[in-house]
Amino acid sequence: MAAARVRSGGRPTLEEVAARAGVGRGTASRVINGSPRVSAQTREAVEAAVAELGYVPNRAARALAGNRTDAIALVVPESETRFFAEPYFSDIVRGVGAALADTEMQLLLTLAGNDRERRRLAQYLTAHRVDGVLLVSVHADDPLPDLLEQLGMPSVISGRRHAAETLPSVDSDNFEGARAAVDHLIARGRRSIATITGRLDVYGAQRRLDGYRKAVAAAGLDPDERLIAPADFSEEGGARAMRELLERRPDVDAVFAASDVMAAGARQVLRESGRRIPDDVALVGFDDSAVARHMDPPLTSVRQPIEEMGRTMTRVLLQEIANRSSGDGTEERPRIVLPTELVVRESS
Amino acid sequence: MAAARVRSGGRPTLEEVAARAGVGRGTASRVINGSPRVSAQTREAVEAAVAELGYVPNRAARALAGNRTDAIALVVPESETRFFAEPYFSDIVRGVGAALADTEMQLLLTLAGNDRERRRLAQYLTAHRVDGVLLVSVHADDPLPDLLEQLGMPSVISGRRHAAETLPSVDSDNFEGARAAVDHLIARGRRSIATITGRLDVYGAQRRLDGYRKAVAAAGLDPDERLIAPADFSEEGGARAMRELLERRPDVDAVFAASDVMAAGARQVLRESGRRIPDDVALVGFDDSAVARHMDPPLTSVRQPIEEMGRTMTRVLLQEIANRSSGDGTEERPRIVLPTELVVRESS
DNA sequence: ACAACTCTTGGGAGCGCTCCCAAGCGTACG
DNA sequence: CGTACGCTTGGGAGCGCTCCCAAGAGTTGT
Repeated sequence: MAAARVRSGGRPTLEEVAARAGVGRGTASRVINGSPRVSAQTREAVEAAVAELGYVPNRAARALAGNRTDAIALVVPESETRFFAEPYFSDIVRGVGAALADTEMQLLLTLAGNDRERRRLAQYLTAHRVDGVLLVSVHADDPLPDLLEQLGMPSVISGRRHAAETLPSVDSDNFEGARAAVDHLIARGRRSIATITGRLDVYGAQRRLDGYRKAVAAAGLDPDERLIAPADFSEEGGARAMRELLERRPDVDAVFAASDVMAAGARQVLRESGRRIPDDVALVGFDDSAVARHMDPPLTSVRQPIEEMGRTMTRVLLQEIANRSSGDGTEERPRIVLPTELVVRESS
Repeated sequence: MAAARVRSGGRPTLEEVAARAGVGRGTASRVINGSPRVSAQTREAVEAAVAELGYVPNRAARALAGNRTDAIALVVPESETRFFAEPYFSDIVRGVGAALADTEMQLLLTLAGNDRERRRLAQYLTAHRVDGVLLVSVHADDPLPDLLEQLGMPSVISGRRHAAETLPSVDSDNFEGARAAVDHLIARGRRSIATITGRLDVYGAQRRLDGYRKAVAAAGLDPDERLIAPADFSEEGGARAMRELLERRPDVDAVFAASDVMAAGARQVLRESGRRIPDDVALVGFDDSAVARHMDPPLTSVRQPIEEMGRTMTRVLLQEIANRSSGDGTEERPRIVLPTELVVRESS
């Protein structure tokens, strides 16, 4: 009746490890979870048993009993095809992966493009199927961040939605990056410096424009609004903006595009207008993507530390999760800004 | 004593749904899992309760009780930086995401670069923390696929390790793609057509070379081995190979590079040697990446249906998982080959 | 009218783990 | 020498769900 249940196949359980080590289940659990309240001798015995049996804890059981999942989600707005075109995504993932490498945390990838997927996502979160969320490339009007905040779900956002971002955030220094780019053009002797902006409802795009303005003003150049052409981060948008600029100010001698892709569009138009780069018009982009390296001429661009951002976001998130569970009420929301770097190539 | 336990906060459980619907836990479970053995009336009642309570099943509990995880892993060899540089990864992910959209399956992203991570990975699998695995960009000598096969873990591999791939696989038609590229060069009147290959221990690279050879032979051209330069998929390797080619056969009038990145390296060398593209030497790449579109001149390239591959891999995997659990012993290993497409631009 | 079936249904028995309480032991202190 | 505490330890009580068995209700056939 009370015969020991002998499990022949299958994965070993905590119970079996405990039996093998000659201790109780609770003690084995303590060792495996690194509790200090275990004698050295017992610890060794359990560790030996774990090694011999090749024990690996059952995640589902852990999650169920411990009311946590040991998993975080990376939420990617799939609709952002632009976003995907860059190595951005890969770099972020690499950074996240690196930061997670020493952890037991799993990385869940969630594409939230259409409404259908967003609904699923909301359910994930509602059901607490992850311990935290990394939000990447979120637009200002996205309801998700607020939803997460309401739910009290630890989250970190890449970039910001606006100046008063309430979520913990990790951003690159768009302002300084843009300023450095324009300063560089000024140092090269350019005087009529135009800019092609991204969608200005994206905070980063706004900041790049601010940086441009600041640099222009600081140099005492003419802050002609006709030198500012709004676009949408697309190649076609960049081309269109460049055409407008040439029409309004044919004397333009430098262009700072708020993305490499837009710069590529601008380059095309400049070429067609018979202008040489950089001889007639210097061109600088933003992102330092593959497009920049392979452009002809190679494009000077502002590099963002994407992988570093991924790593930092993850670290911040893990910290948030730890705070949350330890009931640490310190309500400081980290807002980290990472420096950018100007990579000078032949286009300027 | 037997007072109903009233749970005020927290997420609703199956038990609560059942109570609300006035049925038993088992019945509620049946409805939620779509069992047909429930009366229409009961089903409605339960569904109403689910809606009212906003019930979402607890994944961990499900996994624990059902001995499955409803999650699949996408295993990416992080060391493949080349791989990451392309939009390849993004496209695969998008395809996988699309195929998973109608499913309850979660996508786990696993970077398996160094040994440390591979060990973790082996543990994941050992502990059956996923229902299936998608392997992407695997080298011939990677031990992982065999390990998975031994463990009986449903898996699908992108590409193949060799001609006798044993795992279910989804590949693009490298052979036909290469042949089409070379045929196109021949149709353009080129006679001395060289090729720059990828690492030939990668099956796909070998197949592209085969396709090249086939096309050259079919056209009755001189199959001079000196027109074949091995490289390693890198830009620098492409440049080196191009130098060799020019040295051995200065009369070369076309080059088929087995990747866009290598083509970029070749282009550089061709330019430096004073040759014009395509006037003196036509150039064709493979992958149809961003590099191809932004090269000067824009590069003719062979497009692989990457997103489609991701979608197909996922479908195949889901099927494998279903077969496995239904005990369906049909041991046919799907091997799918998707067609490529030649995108003609100005370089040829 | 009764036996034999079929269709539904309820709920017990776990899944493997964490949490936590109480018990066992050893030691320091009055 | 007795009592109080601190450190370890064992194991019960769930976590929420699926599986499955047995019971109840309704049908059909003879």
